[in-house]
Amino acid sequence: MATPRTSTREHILKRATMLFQGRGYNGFSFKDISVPMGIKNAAIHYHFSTKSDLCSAVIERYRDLLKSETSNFMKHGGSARFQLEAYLAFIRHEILDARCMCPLTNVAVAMDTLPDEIRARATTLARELLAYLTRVMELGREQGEFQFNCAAEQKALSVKATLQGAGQLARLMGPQVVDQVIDQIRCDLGL
Amino acid sequence: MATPRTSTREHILKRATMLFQGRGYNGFSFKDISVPMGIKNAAIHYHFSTKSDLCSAVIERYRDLLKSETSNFMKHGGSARFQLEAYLAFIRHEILDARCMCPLTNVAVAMDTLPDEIRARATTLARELLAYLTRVMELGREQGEFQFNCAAEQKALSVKATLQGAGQLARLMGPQVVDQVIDQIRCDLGL
DNA sequence: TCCCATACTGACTTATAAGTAAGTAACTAT
DNA sequence: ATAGTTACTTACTTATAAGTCAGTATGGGA
Repeated sequence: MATPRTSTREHILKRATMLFQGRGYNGFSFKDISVPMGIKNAAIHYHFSTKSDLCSAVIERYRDLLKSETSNFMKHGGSARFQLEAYLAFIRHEILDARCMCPLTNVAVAMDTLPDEIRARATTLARELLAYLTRVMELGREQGEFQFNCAAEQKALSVKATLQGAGQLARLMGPQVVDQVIDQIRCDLGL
Repeated sequence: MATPRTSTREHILKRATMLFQGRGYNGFSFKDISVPMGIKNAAIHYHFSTKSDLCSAVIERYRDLLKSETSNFMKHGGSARFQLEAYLAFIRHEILDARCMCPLTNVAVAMDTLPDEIRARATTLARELLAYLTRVMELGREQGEFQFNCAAEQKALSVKATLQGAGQLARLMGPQVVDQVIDQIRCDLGL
């Protein structure tokens, strides 16, 4: 054994991501990671000292992913419409292909049962994500692409809330819900 | 002991409702009900044979509550606007005062870890709730109160999704989110 | 007054959870 | 060659979960 694979840590993170975003913090155990990987629970503890640490890493990863993608879009001068569509496509893929929810959803529903660190990291992610979407909304309105007559922050909040709800309703009522709701978001922006 | 109180069952259901809607199926245990009530876990099992039964009862109650309220509104000939406001007020109260989510949210996030019965009951609730909101949207458009140019079903889906997301974002970003999002829903209906 | 159903308690079982500590195989640098 | 670091395994502990079952106190009806 111990053919030292630097990828074990990455594999653990990948599985933890699927489980955390797919079932929530209280909906999976270390076994759900270790058994399919053919390793022992203690191996997970070697890489991540606690479950809180592991899930914090999952949230940080999601944050990094979004950060790099969104800064890419902004650097390359994507229009607001383009940036919105990129985010919508990302969420659509998460829901339909990965069968995952945004970590914010899973943190929010189990809020009162979670370690402080997780709550703190999720709050940071929420602020950043909303700040980004707010900028996209502002930009879109300035450019004359989007139409809405309230604060950009409020519109961003509403879009984000709608997408989170879409993931949940899709699980109960079928995948077609996602495209219907996304279409409605466009529609409500005058697209 | 055994001062036979027919209300024990109701007390259990009330606490289970708070816990299930507040933390999700995997976020509470029988202890969270029995200890504050000063009873034993076995007392819960006397009234509800399994956790699945207990949570099914919680969902059924929620369904009954909505059913009676909505049929009241329709009987008393409430306008679509009035019916929408009643539902918005109900959700607002659940989020801000009871700190609860719609059962659909909690079922959806933990979907893969739940007993079939719970999933089935939640699916039924989802269909009924969406059917009701769809009728309200249709009525509102016919009466000239609401403005939107897509299928009423799609609009209802979008409203419901948005409200579910609002409850989650409120936990992460503060209670003011709820009124902002609700306001945006009105706005997107031309109100 | 005895009986029986109701509404529990007490004591238990079985399963599973997160986490820990000591030991070990393999690679790495000296 | 060997000492140290990395990446684990084995075996364990402690806590908590849902669920079971035999027993018991209480009140109502024949």
